[in-house]
Amino acid sequence: MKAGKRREAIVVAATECFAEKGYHATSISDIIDSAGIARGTFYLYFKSKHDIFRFILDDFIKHIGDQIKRISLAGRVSPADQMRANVERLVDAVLERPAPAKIIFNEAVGLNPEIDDRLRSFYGKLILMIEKSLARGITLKIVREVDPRLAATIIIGAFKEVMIQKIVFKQSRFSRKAIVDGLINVLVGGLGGRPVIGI
Amino acid sequence: MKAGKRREAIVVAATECFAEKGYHATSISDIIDSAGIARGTFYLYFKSKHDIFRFILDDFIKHIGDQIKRISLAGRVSPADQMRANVERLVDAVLERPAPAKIIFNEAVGLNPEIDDRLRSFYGKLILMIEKSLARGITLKIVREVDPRLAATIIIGAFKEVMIQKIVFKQSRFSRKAIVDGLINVLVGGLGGRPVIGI
Amino acid sequence: MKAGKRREAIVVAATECFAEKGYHATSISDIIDSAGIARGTFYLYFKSKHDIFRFILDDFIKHIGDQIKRISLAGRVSPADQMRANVERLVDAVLERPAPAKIIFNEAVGLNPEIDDRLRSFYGKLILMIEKSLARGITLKIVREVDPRLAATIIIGAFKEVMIQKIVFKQSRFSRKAIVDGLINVLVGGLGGRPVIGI
Amino acid sequence: MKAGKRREAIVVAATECFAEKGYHATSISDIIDSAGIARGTFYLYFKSKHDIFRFILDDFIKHIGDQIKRISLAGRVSPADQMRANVERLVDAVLERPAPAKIIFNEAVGLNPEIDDRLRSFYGKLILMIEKSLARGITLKIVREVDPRLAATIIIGAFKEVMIQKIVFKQSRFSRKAIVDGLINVLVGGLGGRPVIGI
DNA sequence: TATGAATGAGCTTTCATTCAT
DNA sequence: AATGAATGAAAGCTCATTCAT
Repeated sequence: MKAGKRREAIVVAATECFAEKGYHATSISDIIDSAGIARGTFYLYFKSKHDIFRFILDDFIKHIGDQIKRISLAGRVSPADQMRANVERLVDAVLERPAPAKIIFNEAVGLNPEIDDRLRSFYGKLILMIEKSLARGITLKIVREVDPRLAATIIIGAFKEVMIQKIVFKQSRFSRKAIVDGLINVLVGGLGGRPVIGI
Repeated sequence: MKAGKRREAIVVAATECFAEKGYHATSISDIIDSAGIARGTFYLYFKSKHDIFRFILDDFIKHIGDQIKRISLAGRVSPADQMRANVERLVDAVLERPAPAKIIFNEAVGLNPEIDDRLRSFYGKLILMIEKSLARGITLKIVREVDPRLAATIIIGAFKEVMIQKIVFKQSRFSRKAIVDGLINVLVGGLGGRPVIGI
Repeated sequence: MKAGKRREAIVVAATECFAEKGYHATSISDIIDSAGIARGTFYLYFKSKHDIFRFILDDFIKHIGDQIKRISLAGRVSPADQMRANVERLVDAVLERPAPAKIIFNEAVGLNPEIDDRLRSFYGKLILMIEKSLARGITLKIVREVDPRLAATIIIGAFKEVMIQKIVFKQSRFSRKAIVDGLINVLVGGLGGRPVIGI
Repeated sequence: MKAGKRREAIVVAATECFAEKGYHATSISDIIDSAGIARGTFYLYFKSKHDIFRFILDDFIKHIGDQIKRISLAGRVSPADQMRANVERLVDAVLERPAPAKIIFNEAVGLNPEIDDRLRSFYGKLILMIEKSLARGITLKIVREVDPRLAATIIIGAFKEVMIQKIVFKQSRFSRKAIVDGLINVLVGGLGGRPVIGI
């Protein structure tokens, strides 16, 4: 088998295992059984269990990051449409690769300082991006006056939880369109009726 | 030492350890060292590492659940104020016991099927409560027409993420008041300016 | 079993194994089988295979070092008799504990930098001791004019090899007395007849 | 590349590795990297790691053995000069090929029964040769009355240790001449002054 | 002759749990 | 109720060797 293919096969098998059982409960035996290779072969491609986990994480983090395009005020596409496109791409990225998404959303903290740092930095960057975007929106009066960091945190949290419900708990009611619409509707328009009184 | 006190001391020690290092990185040795007891003594009070983890989880879940009061339309307190009071109690409950909160928010899934189920059911119940509340609100026209389950999921996600940023990453900008105001502001009022154009 | 006794038993078993098969060929399984304990018990007393090996080494090195008494010119025992007593004590120390002696003489270099250093420093100190003793002897005209370091090296080598032949290859002809007499005879008196012509 | 040359190159690379890191710490990877060949190629020339080690050992043992010429009483060269020539050739043989010498002097016993036997037999033969030579010398009254086997052991030990100090620990004070003179001086003449009293 | 991906037995070490005291 | 020495299953990882190309 070609080396690239085999490596890919190991990654697929490992991703499946990690998604299903979590990092700790997944043993090298699980991965190699799932990939149909010998013990030593695994270590030909990855130098440790952490190594492959980190690889899967980094790979998916990069993929997710690539979906987010900076919103431009110059073009002929409205900022709202650009934002919707961002959300759509993100949702699609997660739905297309639910296994690594499951890993990244579930295996939060406590695995290992290095991986914790990676996740922390990933979410940190994401929040910062949104924070800046919101701050810009506030200046332009297209976003209400709120603490942009807090709002960014809320957005991330909302997105994460909705995706977890979808891919981990198989919440079938959440179709792609329902998710995108719901997230934008609630986060942009708010839950309050007219006039806002309470829940 | 009275049996109840000793048990309590073990729980406190274990909670501290789990919060600091996570479930897997915490060994029985860590717990008994921290509690100042002998190895065997631990097993007099809890039948396994999972057992005490589950206890801590259940205890905190119950505590959190107790904070949420059903919103009454009959009394003289407005629904909005009742909702705000709910949010305040929840934020306080987390801030007062950051250690178990850290555990519940971080050590999400993958530890063990039984614990996963517990968490799933906890969040499930929480979401259901909010979902029903929202559905009622929609009927009463004080909440906009949205998928109540999706909106409930968004609310939970937003709350979780904000609290994680606060207690895990020590985001000091998020004061109690800022958190409560921010959550209500964004989720009730939405981020959109007037008129809503986009971010 | 008392902790001290158990530790001692493990040391005895391990020493036996190391002496018989060498460091690398001895597995933890060999040691615990020989000691009649469980795998985990070994790690209760020593933190690694290296740890116990180092312990055995250090212990024996200390024991050997203790046998050598500085030769005094003041007392009523002649320097020659003091030297003979030193040699006797050394030979006895080795014969009484052939297993660790075997380890120290055979498992020379290449195990691990730390252990190499220990051995190097042990032999270094030994050679230095003898070197100084010889230098003193030369000043006092009771030792011939030779490079004291080279002579010390020769003495050590001779001693080591004789002991190896005795304990490793079971050269039964080398009795305690024969060894002591032989070493002193050859090294002090030389092999040359009268007059020295050659071999 | 010609087969003989390639084999030779592998031997050179392996000798270097073994000398530097010892048998166990040297992996097949080390050897093939150093020789610049592929994994499988190694096994075309040697059937195992032991095999090449044994080859290096045997080769050097033979080389060393070739340096020793039987001392003749008939010729016009004195026995003493013949002996000195033997020592000189031995020292030169070691100094010219320090790497295999390092291997043979350091990696004593415990690698593998077969290799142990080889070394044992090498030293055994060497000792026997010297033993016979000494016995003859004793009969001829040119060597003092000593146990010839013990004396031979002492000679070998002295030689080994001096060479180890020279090539392993780089004892620069030991020049070729110093080594030869020192060994002969001490072993033939003894360390004792005139009259012999002690150290 | 040459390659290097693949193999798998076997290693050291960890740690939740037990149980005799 | 309390102790802590003892247990042993199971983990991650290494590396000499094989074999299809």
